[in-house]
Amino acid sequence: MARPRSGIDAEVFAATLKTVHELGYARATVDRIAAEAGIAKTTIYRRWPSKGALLTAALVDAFGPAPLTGASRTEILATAIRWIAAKIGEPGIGAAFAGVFTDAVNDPELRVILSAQLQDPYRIAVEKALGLPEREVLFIIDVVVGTLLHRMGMTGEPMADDDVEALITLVTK
Amino acid sequence: MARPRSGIDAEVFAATLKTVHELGYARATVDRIAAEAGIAKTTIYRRWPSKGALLTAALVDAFGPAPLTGASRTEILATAIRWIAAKIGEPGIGAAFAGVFTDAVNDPELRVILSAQLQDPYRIAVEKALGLPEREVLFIIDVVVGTLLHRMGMTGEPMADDDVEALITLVTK
Amino acid sequence: MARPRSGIDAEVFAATLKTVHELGYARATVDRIAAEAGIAKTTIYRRWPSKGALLTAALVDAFGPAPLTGASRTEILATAIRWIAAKIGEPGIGAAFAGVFTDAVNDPELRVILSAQLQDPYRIAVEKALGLPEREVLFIIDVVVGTLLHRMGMTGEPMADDDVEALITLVTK
Amino acid sequence: MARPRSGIDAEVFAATLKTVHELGYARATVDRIAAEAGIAKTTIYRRWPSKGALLTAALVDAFGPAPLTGASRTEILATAIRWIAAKIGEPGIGAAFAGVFTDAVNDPELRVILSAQLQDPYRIAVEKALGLPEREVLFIIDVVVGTLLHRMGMTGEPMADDDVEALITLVTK
DNA sequence: TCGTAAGCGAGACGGTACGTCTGGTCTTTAC
DNA sequence: GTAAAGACCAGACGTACCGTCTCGCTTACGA
Repeated sequence: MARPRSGIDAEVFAATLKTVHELGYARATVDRIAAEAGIAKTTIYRRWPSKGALLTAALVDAFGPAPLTGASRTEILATAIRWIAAKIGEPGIGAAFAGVFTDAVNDPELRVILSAQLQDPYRIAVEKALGLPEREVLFIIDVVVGTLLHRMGMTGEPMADDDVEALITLVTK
Repeated sequence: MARPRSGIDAEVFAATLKTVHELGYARATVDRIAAEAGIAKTTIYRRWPSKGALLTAALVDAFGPAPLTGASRTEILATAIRWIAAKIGEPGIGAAFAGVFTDAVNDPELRVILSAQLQDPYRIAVEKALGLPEREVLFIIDVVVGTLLHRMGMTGEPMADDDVEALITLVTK
Repeated sequence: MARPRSGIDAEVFAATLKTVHELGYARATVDRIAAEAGIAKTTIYRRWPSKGALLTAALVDAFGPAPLTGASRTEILATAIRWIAAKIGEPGIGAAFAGVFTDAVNDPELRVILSAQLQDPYRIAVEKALGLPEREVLFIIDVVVGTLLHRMGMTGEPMADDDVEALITLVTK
Repeated sequence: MARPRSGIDAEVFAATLKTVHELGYARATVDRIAAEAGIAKTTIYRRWPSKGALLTAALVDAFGPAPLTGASRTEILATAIRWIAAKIGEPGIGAAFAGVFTDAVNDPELRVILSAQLQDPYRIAVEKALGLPEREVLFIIDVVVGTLLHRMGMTGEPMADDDVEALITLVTK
């Protein structure tokens, strides 16, 4: 009966990351993202409940499924870490990730969204792939993602490959 | 000749962390902090150029000098990590730290302040205490602080002692 | 298509004059006016570029069209002068007028607004009604309005009827 | 043996009018006037109770005694009006006068100062010189000063000579 | 084919915080 | 004792952003 939603999501995600990349997270206002996507702000708020939720959705879309392949736990972890490090280095993604994450620190609602939509799927997949308990996987995620985000936050640049390898060594050792 | 600055800094820092602890970072407005400290907002802005700079100064004051003592590198690192983890767990400090870090991600000026006033002193001290090059120390800081903040951000709670010990093992191993 | 502006203007004007009347021009802050009108401060700034512009608009609204009727120039002028004198005596209007005028003295932008929106319409109407050149009408306005405002400013009270009649005699003689 | 007050007053008055002339009344803050005079702001507030009082004193000093000479009432008035019009046209004086006057509208205390120190001396002198009752002289002052200030306020420029002569004709007729 | 429910664009609106500015007071040091 | 220097208080200003709301238009789907 009703008009179905048009397939705008992909364009909005692209506009979101592009805007964050060009202007930074703080200057990437919802108005500007809407303008960049060529849609109305109301359309964004009809689909996502908050700016943080939009960013989270854009990140989920951008990350896609994690490559959890390899002959051993070490190989699987190394591949996954290189993948997440590379993703965070892509234009806009790192800044968006760091921005959402830091917003979530002070926004319990956003924390729930971020945890459920971005972290949990990967956590569960990693648990299955590695056969490790939740607590250990959460710790690994804290170390890997925390380290990458801290580097991103303090320098404004993604972590260099050498340091990513050091991180892999640290975690898989 | 002129009226010297009164010793307000300590009270402002206390009011800052107390307000962040009670209201959270987002609700800790400069007006409220000033009210809590019993001073005028203009006095704050005369001393610190922005809210982020105030928070950074409050954190620098709250952390104080790092305990870099021990018989070996491993001991020194373990002590330091337990210390920073405990500090981040203190009321207000963790939330303030995460908040400032968040803001810094999108505010280059604040990033400079945060880097120069909070990170660099400890980085230099650690370099001397451990006899390690800057790059390695920066990596260790990314891992330790990043992990602790990521846990704080995703759960809202500081890291439990067990996991702190795991982090120490990871880094010193 | 967009949400139409609600008919708030009249309420804001009323709130403006009421606030000026009760608190005086200096204490009539934009926040208080907004609160009195039951709207947000941002709504005021979206519609009027400054506090002075709001006051000007409120005055334009309060004055309304000038009564320029009468059998002769003398009659027309006398009617108009009694009208403007009575208006300036109304609660809030005199203080608001004097306040805006004050601000305009030092604010070229406001002077343009005040001149174009408040003075010019009446000047033009008077020119037509009396068949006098612009320069003479401007002089008459200076004398009439200047005298009334000066009395208001020096005494805090509007000019008494006797003196208004003397002013009429002076100008029409 | 108190340190005698140096001849600072004259320098402050000069700095006041100069600052008002260069920056306009609104931008002529007390801080700037003090800086221009090369003295401390406290010194100003020790001598005059408010910014308005300072401006008033500067105006009293700048005006000096009124020339109330002439063979007839008409001549005396014409001379006085030309004098006050010329004074108001001097750089800084007109803007300062208009500024103080308009501030006084909303500041009863300033109104008392302005009335007692600036208006009353001239009013009394004119009463004696012309042999007119207070009420009539007050009316004449309202008309003359009000007209000149209104012109100054609406245009930012002092009244042209032609219009001053018209004002003289109006009042002496 | 036509009504209707929902999608959508445009933008007004409320709320809240920021950082700035100014008038006026207070305090310390120097002459 | 007076002045310089400037810290300090109080409070208004104007701006930016988020998320909500309202309207009118448009698009599909179902009767």
